Parts: sequence; structure tokens; C-alpha cells
Amino acid sequence: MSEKAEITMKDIANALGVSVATVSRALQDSPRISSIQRERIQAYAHEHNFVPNNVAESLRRSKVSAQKVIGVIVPQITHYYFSSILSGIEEAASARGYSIMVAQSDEQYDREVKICESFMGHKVCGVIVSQAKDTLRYDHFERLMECGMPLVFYDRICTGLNTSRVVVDDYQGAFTAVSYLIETGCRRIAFYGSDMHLEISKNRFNGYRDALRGAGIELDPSLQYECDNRSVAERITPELLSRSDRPDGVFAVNDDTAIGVLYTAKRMGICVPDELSICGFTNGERAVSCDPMLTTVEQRGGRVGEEAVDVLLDEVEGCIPRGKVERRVVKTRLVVRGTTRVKN
Amino acid sequence: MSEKAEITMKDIANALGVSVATVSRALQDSPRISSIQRERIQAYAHEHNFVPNNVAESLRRSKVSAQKVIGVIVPQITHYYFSSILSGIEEAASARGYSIMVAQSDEQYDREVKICESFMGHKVCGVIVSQAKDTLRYDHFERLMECGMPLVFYDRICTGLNTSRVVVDDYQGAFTAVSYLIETGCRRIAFYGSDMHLEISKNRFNGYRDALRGAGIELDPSLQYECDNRSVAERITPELLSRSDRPDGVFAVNDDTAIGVLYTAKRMGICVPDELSICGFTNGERAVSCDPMLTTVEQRGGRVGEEAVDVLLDEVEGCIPRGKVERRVVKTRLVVRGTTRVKN
DNA sequence: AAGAGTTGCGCAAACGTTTGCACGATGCAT
DNA sequence: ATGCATCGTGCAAACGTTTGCGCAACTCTT
Repeated sequence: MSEKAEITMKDIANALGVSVATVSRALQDSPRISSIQRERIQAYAHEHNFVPNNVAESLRRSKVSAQKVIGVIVPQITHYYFSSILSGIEEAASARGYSIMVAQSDEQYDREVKICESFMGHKVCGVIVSQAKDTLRYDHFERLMECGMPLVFYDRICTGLNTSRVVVDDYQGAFTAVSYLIETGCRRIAFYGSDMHLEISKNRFNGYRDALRGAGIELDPSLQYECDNRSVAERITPELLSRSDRPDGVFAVNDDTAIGVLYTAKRMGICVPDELSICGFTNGERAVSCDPMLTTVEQRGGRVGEEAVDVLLDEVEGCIPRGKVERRVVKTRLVVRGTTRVKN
Repeated sequence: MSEKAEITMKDIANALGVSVATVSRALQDSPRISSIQRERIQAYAHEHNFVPNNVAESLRRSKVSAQKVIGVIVPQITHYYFSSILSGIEEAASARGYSIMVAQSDEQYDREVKICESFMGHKVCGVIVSQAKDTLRYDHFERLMECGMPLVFYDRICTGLNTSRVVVDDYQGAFTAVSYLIETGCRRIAFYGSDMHLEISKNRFNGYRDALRGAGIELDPSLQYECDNRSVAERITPELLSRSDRPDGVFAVNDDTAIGVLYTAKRMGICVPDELSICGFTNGERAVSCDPMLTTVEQRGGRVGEEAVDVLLDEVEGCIPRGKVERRVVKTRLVVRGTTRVKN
């Protein structure tokens, strides 16, 4: 039943006794057509809710311009930061008349390669990507670039490639946060960061370091941990907090970790923030779900996504000379809540 | 620079002195080709990393089968439950060789209509959708169905349409949760739910009601609130908790609301769970971020997404007679944590 | 050795658009 | 009247595939 075959330009042309070319032109408001025909055709098309076949259009145009579809690679959709970026991408893309194809790499290099191939095959007009933790080679990205596919990295950029990118101001965010901890009385501040080969980790560490230096506080390597999630944080923190020279503040690379520290401290009877200030990075849902609520650096994923689309489409639509790399930095913002002391 | 034009079957054909037809057949392992040619062609293709043009393929096949792309409509990507469903969809789809196009309705009917049109134009093979809160008419969905487009609803199903759907066992989840509250000593249990015109809200209420009845506890309408988010919960809960006949348990329609109740209670000096048990619904990240951690009904978004893809593709690939509606229910699971008392 | 079947390949049409070009019909200036 | 733009329309090619059909060159079977 149903299967009421969808209507094509040919159907319209036959019904109205004109050629397909005329229908095509009428529907794109070409000047090379009489207004009388234009209206007649548009009316008929609308009435029979005709919707142009994008596939055919893309094929036809393929020599000059690609499909209005953006390929998006995200490591893990469920992570709040990524889903907020994805949301920003979707919004910006649809505002400019583009659709998005989404695939998750699940942090695996092989999947990333497969996804790139799929995107090539689907003739997306460009790709927005945050690379998998697993990814050390980038031949697949190079292959995309060789084919002239615009590429924009976000969050986890590919350091080996000279491409457009949009990141968050990790250094400034960390610097501001740690400076705030210092202003509110912290003197011994621990650092919980990811693997130092990731750019974001390095940058946040540098912000931390420089804030301390700026205040004349000496760096203590024994306060620096490689830890970027809650379970590890809950495992290693008890040792740290039972030291005689225990810290009076913690800056963590993300909210998850910060929450791990927070609850470990509470469990040990250490009062947050009076005895220990804690600051995270992300400002996701959980930052307001913990008790006390988390002071954290807002990472503004939505904005990151929007900027990425902007950069990409400027390149796609030729506003920007092809090959020029654009680097955008979105500003972070410190959100002060209950896990830090107040200025006196 | 770059722009190294991508390679097509024609290029391969020319290079190897065969026809495009032969190349096509060789690449799809057609039996109508000699193994010698097949290998020669496949080798050449692989070496020049040829990737078939999906757009052209789809166009060619359009009479018999559509593109291997699934359209997905989600109200809000950033909501944890939806992002977990989306993740499940992506995973299941890619496992079966399909890609997904994602768009968010942002809870608006108009956007939903636009998205449906876009999906039609892009010739997706089917659509998976959870409708916007705003959506009261469903002509746009009907139009899709008229064109023979398989349609699967998840979470917020369209009650006016007889289509395939996959939902969570809201009734059972609520029943189990409320029964548990009763077992652990609650006698006066409040209900915080969404607008009763939503199916999920009705079903969860029924589970709540029947659990009470089963225990011989009379329903008290003054304990039922229309409230499905934290800010409203924080506004209305103080009144409820200062009543002389205040409840000793709360069942909330989602974790956000439950957390609102939790913190309101704490602020009022009411001890959770000793004086007040609280149970949510979702089991997202925040459920383990609050203190005490939230007892809640796990909604298993990932599984919902997978099932939706399964149902859709069975229809697309013709395993299931077109037009047969399939209704799947994924089981929920009560996750007991710190906001409920323990059995004695 | 002749017919029948099989194998391996190419031709060409088709999918639904867009667009350069041509062509007839106007309008306008000579 | 003639020439020359201008306007509105149609023809047909092209985009990169897939696939029904035809055909030549084989391999058997008798």
C-alpha cells in the first residue's frame, strides 16, 4: 500500500506541459524564466509537496560543489562536553542550511579510518573532528586533505597536521582558576591532569604553573598527578590528603575528577571548601549536582561547535582561500560555586 | 595545490583498459567476472584508495533501494538520556553498515517539519524519531509514511499514529521503584511527574498508583505534582516538606527533579534517606554525582537506540513485511544507592 | 564437426538533477 | 522592411554508478 511514489521534476514537467529544464529553473528562481511560469510551477510543486532529490542534485553538481552535508567525528557522544559541542554544530549547520552526518570513533584509530572513508564516499562537503585518544598516525586525515576535503579539528587537535582548529582557551582558563584559588587563600595547590602528550593537558598545566609563579609560589612536583577521571581520583586521593603537608587546594582537569576528589575529601572528614578548595573544568550537568556545587571553568562546548562550523563553511563556501588555516580560541569563564572559599 | 581529484571507476577502467561495467562488477565480487580481472582491478583500486561514490550509487539504485543513511531526530542532544540513545543508534547503525544523519528539533514543531523535509530530500532509508513536546499535529510524519518511508518512534511516541516504536518499560520501572520504597518503610510517597498527556508520564504514574494499591496504601492526590525539572522542584518542594503530614518518600519522573528534591530537603535540614527517601528515573551521570548518590531507575538509553535501529533496518531490508508495526519494550532496572533506606 | 551451453566482457540506458547552448519569438531602433 | 538585442524555453550532456542484454570466444557433448 502507501508507496505513493514521490514526485519528481519530470512529473511536474509532464503535468504542466513544460520541459524539466524549465521546472528546474522555475524552482530556483532563475531570472531566465517568465514570472507566470514560475508561479504556476512553484504552486504545483508546493501543492504536491515536491521536495528536490538532493542525491541527484549533489551528483550533478559534484564537479563544482559537494553535498550540503558535514561529516562530524566525535570520540564519545555520551560525554557531556562532546554532546554539547555536537549540539552547537548541529544548530550552526542547520542555520546555514547544512545537515550533519555523525559518527563516533569510540576512541579507536581503526574506526576513525573507517569513518573517514565513509565520509569520502558520501561526498560530505567537509569534516569536523576531534581525534581519538588512540590515534597516533594521521594518514587518514592526510588522505582527506589530499582530496581537497576541508578539515576542522576541535578539542583534541592533531598536532602533526597544519589544519584549521577551534579549541578552548585552556591556558587562560587554568590560569584564571588557579589564580582565583590563590586569591582565596590557597597556597599548596595540587594538579590533576591527563597524559601530558595531549595538548589540552599541557596547556592547562602551563596555566596552573604560571599562576603559581605569578604569585611567587614554588612548584611542587609531588602535588602533580596524572589522573583524569573519578575512579582513579578516588583511588589516589586518600594518600594525598593524609600527608602531613597536604594541599589546601586542587585544580582538576575536568569535573569528573574534581568530583572524585570532593567526595574522597568528604569521606575523610575534610571540610570543602574550608580545609580544601576544589576547582574543575567543563561545567557540565554534574557540576551543579554535587554538594557543595562545583567551582569550575566553563568550557562552552556549544560555542566551540558553532565556531567549528563557521570555520568549515567559510572554507567550503570559498569565503576563505582554500588551504588557509584558521585557528580560533573560545574563551573560557570561571564559574564560582561552593567548592572554593570566598575572597575576604 | 592538493585537489588531487578523487579517483572514479572510469579512471580505473581507463588505466586498466577495461570497461566501467567490468570495474563495477569486479568491485562487488560479481560471479560474472574472471578471478584474474577481479584481482587486478581490486588491487589497483585499493592501491589508489578508491572509494565508491555513494551519491551516484544511491541515485542509480533509487528505484530499488535507498541510501544507507538513517535520519535521526532528537529533541535535545545535550540531554543525557537522548545522547545515550543517540550513541546506541550510531553504534548499531554503523555495525550494520549504515550512517546516520542527526538533527535536533529543539522541541519545536516547525523544526521537526523542516527536518522531515530535509530527510526526504536526502533520501534517507528511514527515520528514527522522538517527537518534540511542541508537536500536536503529525501531518509531517504522515507525509513520510505516505512516501513509504519506514518510521520508528522512541521515547516520546506519537500516539496518533500506528507506527513501530521502542520505549522503556515505564510502568514496570515505576512499579518496581515505588514497591521498593514501600518495602523499605515508606508509607506516604509523593509523585513528581510531567504533563499527563505524555505517555511516559501516564505510564509511570500508573506504576506508582498500582504499587501503592498493591500494598494497600491509599492514593493521596495532594501528593501528586506536575513537575519535571529541578528548578520547579526547588520552588514547590519546600511547601510540601513543611506540611505536618509531609511525605516520607518521593518518586520523581527523572533524576534532575529528584536532585532538586534532594537538595531542597537537605537545605531544610531533613535527613535523606532517614526522614525522606528519594528515587529518580534515568540514571545519568548526575545520579552518581550527588550526595548521597541517587537511587534511580536505569533507563538504558543505549539499548533503546539499538533496538530502534534493529526495528528500522528489519523493515528497510525487508526482513519484516512493510507496514507491520513492531513494538519493543526495553526493561528498566532499579539501581539502589544512597537516597533510599535499606531493607531491614 | 556441429550444435548447445558457459564464460567473460562491453554497450548503453537509467537514476533526477543542472546548465551551456541553440532557437524561435518578440521588441526596438534604424 | 531589415538588422539586432532580449527574452523564454527546450535539447541534450553530464555527474558516477548499476545492470539487462548482447555477443564473441571458449568448452563440452554428441
